[in-house]
Amino acid sequence: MTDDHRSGCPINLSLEVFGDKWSLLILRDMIFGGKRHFRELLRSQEGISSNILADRLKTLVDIGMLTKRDDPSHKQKAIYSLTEMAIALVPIMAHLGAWGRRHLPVSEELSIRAQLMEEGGPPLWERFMDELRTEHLGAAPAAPEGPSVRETLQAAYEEVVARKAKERQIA
Amino acid sequence: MTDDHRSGCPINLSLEVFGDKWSLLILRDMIFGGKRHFRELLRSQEGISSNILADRLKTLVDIGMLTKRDDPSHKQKAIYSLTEMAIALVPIMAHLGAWGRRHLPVSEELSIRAQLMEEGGPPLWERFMDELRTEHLGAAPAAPEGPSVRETLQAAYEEVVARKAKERQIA
DNA sequence: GCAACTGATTTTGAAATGCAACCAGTTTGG
DNA sequence: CCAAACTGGTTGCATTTCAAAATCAGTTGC
Repeated sequence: MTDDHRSGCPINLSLEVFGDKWSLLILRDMIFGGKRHFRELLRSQEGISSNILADRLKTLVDIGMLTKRDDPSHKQKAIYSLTEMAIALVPIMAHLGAWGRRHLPVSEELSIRAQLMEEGGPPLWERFMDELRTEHLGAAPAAPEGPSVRETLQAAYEEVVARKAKERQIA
Repeated sequence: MTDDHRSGCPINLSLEVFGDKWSLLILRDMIFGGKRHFRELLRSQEGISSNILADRLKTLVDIGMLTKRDDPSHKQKAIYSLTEMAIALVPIMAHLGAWGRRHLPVSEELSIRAQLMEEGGPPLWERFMDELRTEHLGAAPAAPEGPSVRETLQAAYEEVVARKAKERQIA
């Protein structure tokens, strides 16, 4: 059932995993947004509906991209964690962001993260992946030099939002 | 109509372009298979059907990933060409292939290309992209040093196929 | 004990997909 | 010169998948 694939081509198999309009966005929100709970993920920019989210989360867990465990603080709350397989998507996300930023009508505030990821290049991606391993896999934290990559990206995002709000005020 | 997007996030916009199970496979066959005609693309590993292919080709042309022109040698033949936007996907293809090869049940013969792309790294990708620009955009050919990247990948693929055939014969 | 919150499921309709047959013009082989 | 094969598709229809809204039952805080 699960191994009923159209072909053994790596690109095809990758598409069978996230060749839809939502799976990668969920992973994006977990990676860049630090979201871990159903309700957090439900508040995506793009407005995913709850049935789709539930379905995709289940599929991603089945595939091995995510793990799910109970939140000790709430008997009905689940915490989703990235697996190494999902963390390994960071370079792909970075390239996708760079490509989209160059060729598609992106908005400034939502593409500042992509810009910083592009400028940071593989070294930044590696640092980010290490942080995600610490956060999601319980790996030993590397030497914490300054703010985390996610914090840096988030701060840049908020700065753009603030600047654009001020510009609107003046105009 | 065309600019009715869910959000201005570069990753989301990228998914709106090829967040389906076929678009990227068509581009894969054009990039790595050198396919330029409808009937060639119809013979994909995964068995795309003609209506889907026609629809995706039209969409990809509309988006600006492909251009279409008449084949002078045959009045009913159309030639599809990659645009720079599509050629710029080569690094993403390489990463996708590398990721799939590491985390999914790929077949050996269909992943040898991905392996070579991974080993070659960005320098090989750049050479490949230059070759594609020459082939599809009419760019001036760079100094042709030895066989093209696509030929090299194709030869490696055929070698694996031949080896596996021999192994089956012995076994 | 009640409102708000949890991760879903159900229902219903729309859209995408898959399959096979078909088409009209074009080229090719004998 | 004619039939067969080839060209890029189109059409109709059944099936599958996707998506939005409403709903749900258990949990928690107050």
